[in-house]
Amino acid sequence: MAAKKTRKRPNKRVPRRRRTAEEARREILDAAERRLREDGPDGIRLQQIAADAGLTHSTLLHHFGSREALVEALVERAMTGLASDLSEAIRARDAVASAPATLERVFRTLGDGGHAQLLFWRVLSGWTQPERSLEGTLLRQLIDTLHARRRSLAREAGSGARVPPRSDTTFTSLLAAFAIIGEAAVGQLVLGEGGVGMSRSDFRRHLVELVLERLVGDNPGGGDLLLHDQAV
Amino acid sequence: MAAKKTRKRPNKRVPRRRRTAEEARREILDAAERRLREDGPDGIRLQQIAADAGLTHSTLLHHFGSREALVEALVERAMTGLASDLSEAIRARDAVASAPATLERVFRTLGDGGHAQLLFWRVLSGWTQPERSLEGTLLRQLIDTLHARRRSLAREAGSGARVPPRSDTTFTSLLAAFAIIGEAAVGQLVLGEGGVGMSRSDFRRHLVELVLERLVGDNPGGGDLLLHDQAV
DNA sequence: GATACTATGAACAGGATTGTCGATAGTAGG
DNA sequence: CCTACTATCGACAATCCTGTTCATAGTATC
Repeated sequence: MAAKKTRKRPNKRVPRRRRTAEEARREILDAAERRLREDGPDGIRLQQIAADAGLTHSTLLHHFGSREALVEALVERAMTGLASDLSEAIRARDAVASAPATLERVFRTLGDGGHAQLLFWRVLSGWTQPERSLEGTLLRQLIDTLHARRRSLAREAGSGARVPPRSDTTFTSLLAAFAIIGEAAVGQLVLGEGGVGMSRSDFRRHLVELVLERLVGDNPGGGDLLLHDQAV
Repeated sequence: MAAKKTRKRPNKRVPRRRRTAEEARREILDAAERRLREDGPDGIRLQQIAADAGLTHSTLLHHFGSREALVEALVERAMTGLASDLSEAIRARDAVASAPATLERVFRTLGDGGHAQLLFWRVLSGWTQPERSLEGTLLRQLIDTLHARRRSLAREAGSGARVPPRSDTTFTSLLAAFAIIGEAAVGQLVLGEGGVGMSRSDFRRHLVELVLERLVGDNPGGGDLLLHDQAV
C-alpha cells in the first residue's frame, strides 16, 4: 500500500540547457543585478532571479552555495568592474586631456549602469569595512595620479608657478566623486521633470567645467593639457 | 471530546504597558528607524521592530495596518522632519549669514542622523515619483531664496554689479546638495581611517568654503552678508 | 462602580523563502 | 560505447514573515 514515493517524474519533453559553470554564474549574476536595479533590495529573491536566468533556484544554489555568497559575488563583480574601468581610464596616456569623457563615463557607469544602486545597497546593509574599501583605494589612486600631473605641470611652467597643495587636489576629487554619487542617487528624483529647471546633462556639464577649472585654473599654461581639447 | 480551544492563557504576572496610540506609533517608528539604520533594508521585520519597541507585531499592525503603511509612515516622518528643519533654517532672517552653520546642520541631519539611509532606501525601492518629491520642492525653495538674495545683493551694490545667472545659483545648490548626499552615502567608507588623507570635517569645511565663494565671490561687497561673520 | 473604548497579546493561517537531497540528463574523455 | 563528471531539476523541509482573529487588560466616561 505504501505508495512508493515516485519522487521523480522525468520531465519528458523539455530539453535541458546545459551551460558551463562560468556561463551559469554570469547569467545568474546578470539577472540578480537586473533585479536589484529594477526592484530594489527586495528584488533579490533566489527563485525570482533563477527564473529570470532561466533555471531553478536549486541550480543557482549549486553554483553559489548560499544567498549571501551570491550577494557577495554580485558586489564583487560590480565593484571590480567599476574599478578596472576607472583605473584603466585614469592610467591612460591622455587621461587628463580627456577628463570630460572620463567623467561622463563615470556618470554613465555609476548612474545609468546601476552600480550606484549596488553601492548604496552595500552601504545600507552595513558593509562598511574601510579596510578593503575598493572605493577608497580607487580614489587614492585617482588623487595620486591627478596630483602628480598638477605638480609636473607646475614644474614645467617654471619656478614661478606655485604648486597647489595636495589637499586641494584631494578635495576636488572628493567633491567630484561625491557629487557624482549624489547625482546618481537622487538625480532623477530632483532633476527630472523640470524640478529645479536644470537637466541632468546640464548639471554634468557644469560639474566637469568646475572640476577642470579648479584643477588647472591656477595653473596658467596647463590648460592645454586639461581643457577640452577633443583632438587626441 | 472536542477539547474547547482554550486559546488564551491570561499571561498572569506580566503587566501590560498601555501607551497612547500616538506614543505607540512614535516608539514603533523610532525602533524601525534604528533597525533600518543599523541593519539595512533587511532590518525592517515587523517582529523584530515590535520586539525592539517592546510590544508584539500584532500590536504594531494594529497601529499601522500593514508593513507597507509602516514604511510609508517612516519615510513620511523622516522626510517632513528634514524638510521642516531645512525650510526653517532657510527662511530664518540670518539664514544666509549663518550658511556655514546651516550646511553643517544639513550634514548632521542627513549623514549622522540616518536620514540619508532612508533616502537611499527609498530610491533603491523604486519610489521615484517625481511628482510629490519633497526633495525637489525643498531644493527649489532653497534655490529661490538664495537667488533672490543674490539678486538683491547685486542691486544694492549698484548698477555696476552684474547679476549672476540663475543657472549658476541652481548649479551651486545642486552641487552642494549632491555632495552632501554623496558624502553621507560613502563618506565613512572613503574618508574614514585615513583612506585619502582628509577627514570628514575637513571635507565639510572645504565644501562650505567653496559654496560661499561661488555664491558671493563675484559679488564684491556682498561678502559681509555671506561670509563667516559669526556675530549675528 | 458599570460600561464603552481600545491598546495589547497569543495563537493561527497562509504564503514565501532559503537550503537540502537524490535523481536525471548533457558532456567529455577513455 | 562506456564511464565519470557535473549542471540541472523536482520535491521536500524548516524557517520566517505578514496578516487575521479573538480574547484580555488598561483607561476614560457616565
